[in-house]
Amino acid sequence: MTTTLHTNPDKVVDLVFEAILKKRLKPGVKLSEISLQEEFGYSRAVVRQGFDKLVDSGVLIHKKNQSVRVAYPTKKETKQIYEARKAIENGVIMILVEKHRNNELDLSTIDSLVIKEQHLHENSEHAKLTRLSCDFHLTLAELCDNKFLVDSLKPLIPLSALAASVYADIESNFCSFSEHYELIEAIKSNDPVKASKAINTHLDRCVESLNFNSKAIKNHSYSHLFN
Amino acid sequence: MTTTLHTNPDKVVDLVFEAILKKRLKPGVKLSEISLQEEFGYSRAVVRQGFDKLVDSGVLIHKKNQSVRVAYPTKKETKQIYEARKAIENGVIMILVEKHRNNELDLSTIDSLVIKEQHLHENSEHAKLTRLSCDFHLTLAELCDNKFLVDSLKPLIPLSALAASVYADIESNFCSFSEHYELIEAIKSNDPVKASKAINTHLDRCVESLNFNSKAIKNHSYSHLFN
DNA sequence: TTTACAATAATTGTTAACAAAATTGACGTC
DNA sequence: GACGTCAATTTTGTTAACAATTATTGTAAA
Repeated sequence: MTTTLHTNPDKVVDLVFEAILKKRLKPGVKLSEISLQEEFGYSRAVVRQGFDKLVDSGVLIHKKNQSVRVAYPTKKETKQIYEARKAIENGVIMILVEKHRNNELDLSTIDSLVIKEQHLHENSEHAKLTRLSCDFHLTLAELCDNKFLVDSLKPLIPLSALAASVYADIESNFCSFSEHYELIEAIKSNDPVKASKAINTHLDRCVESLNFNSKAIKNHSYSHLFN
Repeated sequence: MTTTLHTNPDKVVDLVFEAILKKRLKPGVKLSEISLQEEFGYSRAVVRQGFDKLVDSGVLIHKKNQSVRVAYPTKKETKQIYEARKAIENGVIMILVEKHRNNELDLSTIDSLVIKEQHLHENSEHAKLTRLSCDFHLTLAELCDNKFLVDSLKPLIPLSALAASVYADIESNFCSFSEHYELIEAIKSNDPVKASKAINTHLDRCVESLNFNSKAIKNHSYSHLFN
């Protein structure tokens, strides 16, 4: 294997996204440019570019002359995040129902994804389950074949995960797989009203399951947090 | 007035956005880092950061080792842009109806905006009208008090303007002010179904008014295009 | 006149160095 | 022992220089 130099800021973005979804990066944690430079092959400029993108999407917070920090969503922001998700994902579901009605939709990938979720649920592998449920929502958006919609939703997923890190008491059935199943069934029934209700109640329940009497988060180190 | 140094990449973003909305920057036009550096007080690094953001949002296109270009939306992309807008703006309208029903919504700014549109329409000042109609849609989003929704919609507005530059035969009533008026009335009637239909038909008509038997765009110079 | 190729110029990509600010830790005082 | 001050260190902000690539211009041959 060649020692490929990393020159793509998007790789930094993906790395941070993945670390957040896997709960290795917690809200409030500091990330210095140099640390990523040293741990991986990235130059400082590339790390900066990646951080800039993450700051733009709200996943990282940047105050002048200070290290960036992983966002720590407030109660208000958490509700805004899910409000925005409801708007976007409602649109996603409407498009998918329309596509399914016209026989233009291949649901095989999402079907197998839900089956995987069920397996993880039965074996109570909660960590992997939360990771996969994020994929579920993003995969639905990708099925629309609309990069603008996907780009709109993308940053909201890690933000949701961060909100869960702060406010979820228990990781289990925070984002219920059975509701995912019902959502797919609604799409298959070609019923836009039913499908719209399914996504709305699902996202509402995600917020309702949160406990906003927050607790502090302690872990502020970040070596070996990735990968 | 002090000769303030410009160190904020967001100013570059705003500058390009504004130039596109005012139709001074046309699709396909090249933008070199040095030109903006020299015409304004920006350092090259700051220009680069601004360009990176614009590339992320799809407003600029960047091929390696080449100058960035203003996006030239294809027919497919144009439809995607409006599809995404329908999703997001439907959410916006639903939130506003709910807010209005609870007497939590101040529509005075948007009311006066529509009145301004009517004046420009009567005086047939088409250029200023298209500029203002963009503000209309963004202002609605801002009334939701949800930065994530606003950030999702923001890049889609200049992209819509670029699509209009490419495919609109006549600038006039491309984004009809009377439909804006009807939309506000729908919100005031506290009727979500009516409001949803209003925004959907409005955005659908924007696309329908376009002519996808495209023509070439010639102007590729950009001195004095801004401001 | 047109085409192909070579030389030049202009622009972007990348790295490094320095300046400015914030964080950390030690020291002394209360 | 707790608190605050000051110096040392670390980290970020900014600029500049160089390398690599592309675009342009000019020349010559078909």
